[in-house]
Amino acid sequence: MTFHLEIEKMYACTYFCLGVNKLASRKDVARLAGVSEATVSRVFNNISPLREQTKHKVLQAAKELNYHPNVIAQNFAKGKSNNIGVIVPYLPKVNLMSTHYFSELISGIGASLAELGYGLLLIFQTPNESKNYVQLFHSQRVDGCIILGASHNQYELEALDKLHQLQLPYCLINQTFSEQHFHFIDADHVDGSYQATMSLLEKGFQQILFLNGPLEFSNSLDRLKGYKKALSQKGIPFNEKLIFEGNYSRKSGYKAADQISSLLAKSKAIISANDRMAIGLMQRLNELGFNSGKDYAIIGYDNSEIAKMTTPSLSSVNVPLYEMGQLAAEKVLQSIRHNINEQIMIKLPVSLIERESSLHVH
Amino acid sequence: MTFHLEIEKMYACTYFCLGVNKLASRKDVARLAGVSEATVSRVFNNISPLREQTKHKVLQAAKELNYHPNVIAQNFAKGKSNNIGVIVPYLPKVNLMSTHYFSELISGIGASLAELGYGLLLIFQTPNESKNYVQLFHSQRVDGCIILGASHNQYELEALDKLHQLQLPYCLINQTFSEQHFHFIDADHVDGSYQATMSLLEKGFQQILFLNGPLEFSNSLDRLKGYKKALSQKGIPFNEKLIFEGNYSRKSGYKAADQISSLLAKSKAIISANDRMAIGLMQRLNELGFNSGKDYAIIGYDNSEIAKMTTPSLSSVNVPLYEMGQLAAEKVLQSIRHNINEQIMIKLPVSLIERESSLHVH
DNA sequence: TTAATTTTTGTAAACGGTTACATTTTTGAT
DNA sequence: ATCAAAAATGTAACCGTTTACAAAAATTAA
Repeated sequence: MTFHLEIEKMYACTYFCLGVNKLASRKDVARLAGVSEATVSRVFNNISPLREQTKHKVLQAAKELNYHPNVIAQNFAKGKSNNIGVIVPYLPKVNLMSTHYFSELISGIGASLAELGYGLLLIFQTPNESKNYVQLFHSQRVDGCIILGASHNQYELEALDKLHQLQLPYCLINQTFSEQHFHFIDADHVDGSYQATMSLLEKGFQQILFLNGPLEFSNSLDRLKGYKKALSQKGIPFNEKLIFEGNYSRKSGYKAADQISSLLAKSKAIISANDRMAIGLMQRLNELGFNSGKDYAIIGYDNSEIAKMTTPSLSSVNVPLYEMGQLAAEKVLQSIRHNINEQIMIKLPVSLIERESSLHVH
Repeated sequence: MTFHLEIEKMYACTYFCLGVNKLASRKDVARLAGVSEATVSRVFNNISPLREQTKHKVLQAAKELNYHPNVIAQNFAKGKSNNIGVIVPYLPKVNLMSTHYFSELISGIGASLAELGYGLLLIFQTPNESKNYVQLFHSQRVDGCIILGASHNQYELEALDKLHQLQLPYCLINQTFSEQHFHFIDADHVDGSYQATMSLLEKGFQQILFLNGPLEFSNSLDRLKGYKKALSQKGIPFNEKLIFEGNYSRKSGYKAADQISSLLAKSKAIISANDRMAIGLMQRLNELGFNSGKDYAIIGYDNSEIAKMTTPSLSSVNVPLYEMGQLAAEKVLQSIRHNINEQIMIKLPVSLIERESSLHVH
């Protein structure tokens, strides 16, 4: 008994001394524990029939050798990478990623993945370049993927179409290709801008200026739809001249201000398709002598951190980005684990958060 | 010849028809191309001596079978995961550090990794929990790692120490453990707050209020050091009573305002250890009747996006986060690829960006 | 005690590449 | 034409798991 223990220790020591750079493998554990390699495997995978004694022996040996199963080998044997790819658009030095938007989404995705032991492989993709999502799967780099910030162009469409044809587990976030049938999680942006518009209309504003984003994003189209819906519901005719387009950057809002300011005499309410443009707009309007929350009402979109930080604070439409990320991950994992392929097509509700910028005007 | 081609096509077709779910392996390509498996490997790895003709045959076959090397198998054979782990602190629903901060760093890291074909595995870590970075390596999940937002506690120290002892390739960003010798990339925060303080002193302000972050972050200590350095250089005695502490959140800045406002009669200049606290502070002070950029000067830190978005715009110390991320990744990859282990210990320069909040006061 | 079960453990074949070494083919010099 | 050297290709061991199947051990029932 004592002797046996001594041998074990000697073995462990020898091993440690000789193989400084080499990690202990399952084989070593098996030898030290005096069982077969399969048994070690069983212990670590908790596969049913196992004598308590054997289990203990193995775990003891594993501990002594500081053994950790080699994840690569495991994945290889199982033919799964155990990773989910998250594709984010990337342009060097232009920070698409830096918005509130991506951080929230990725946190949500990360939370769901971690729960089920999946890794999150962050993949930066240069926009407007030929894409090949399928290859990610073929090379088994990922078992599924989540695509953020897809835009509506030919390359994207083709790449997505292949992905879909082959029934690979994927999900888009925040981009709907209306004519297609891709899997997506989105927020109800029609309703978001409907709520914003309605809230202003009900405060008595008759003409509402709308600074939208580029129409290549389905989001922008949705927001326009909501805006129109509210108008028509109140019996107010749609006026093309009240619509402006930026590119979701602060600067584009700043630039739009000059045009917009000339209409502020008549229209004292503005909706912006995101917070950053709203802020640029407010800054320039301020320079031109118009004070938000006083001379005009304004509502942003996204409810990003900055909305609370402006003076006056900015009313905004809250989008449940974190939850969208979570949900996307859950859905993708579901279709991987249960090997099903049902259509993912979800729109989460949004809500208007009113702050000073739209509350006390007139 | 023609016959041979036909057979190839039949084979490809048969393969395709029978093995819908099965991907082509190297073996299949070898068979179709009529060469050995090793040769296929050579073609794909571009290993030197190869007849052009053979190469072509193989590539042709690969194309026909839509073959892509299995990355997991490759990694397994090489004993490398080909991934770098990026560890970010994570608390559900609480945004620990500004998103700006992480996005910039991660973009920088991603750019460097992508260049050398490494994957970025994003790993969320609950703070104040026992950590085991070494296991990431033992299980071969990553070949190296970069740790963001480490804090100065027992668990962290122990985990980092093991990592360092075993000479595993890692790098900390933005946290220096002065008494240790860990690998790190940081920005020169002593100089950053020195610059900020100096700029205010030279404008004639005598008493400068300082809203710092928690001292468990080396950053905060550094900033205090820079502040003191500037004072002593100007022969002004350090006054404990001018120092306040927040936790880097907007709210903590907001809260600090009440205390700070009572000193604003005498001291008309404030330095905040980050932009968010500066903004909270400005908001509350504004409510109390003090206007930044007019009644008092204020300088933030980080030069985040928001600094440009406030009114008046916020002076701030710019930190080259993107470059820090890039550099950290480069250094870690270097030590992996060349199997060296030299000390990483770099501080990048920062610079004060002056805006309205500190320019035209008195 | 023995046979039939059931439980536990061992054996060995995949998984899809890499790579050292052996072998064959080509090339060039004589 | 012959042979040596160089270039191209083939052979087979190995990486560390999983897992179907076989075998052994323990348990139960007769």
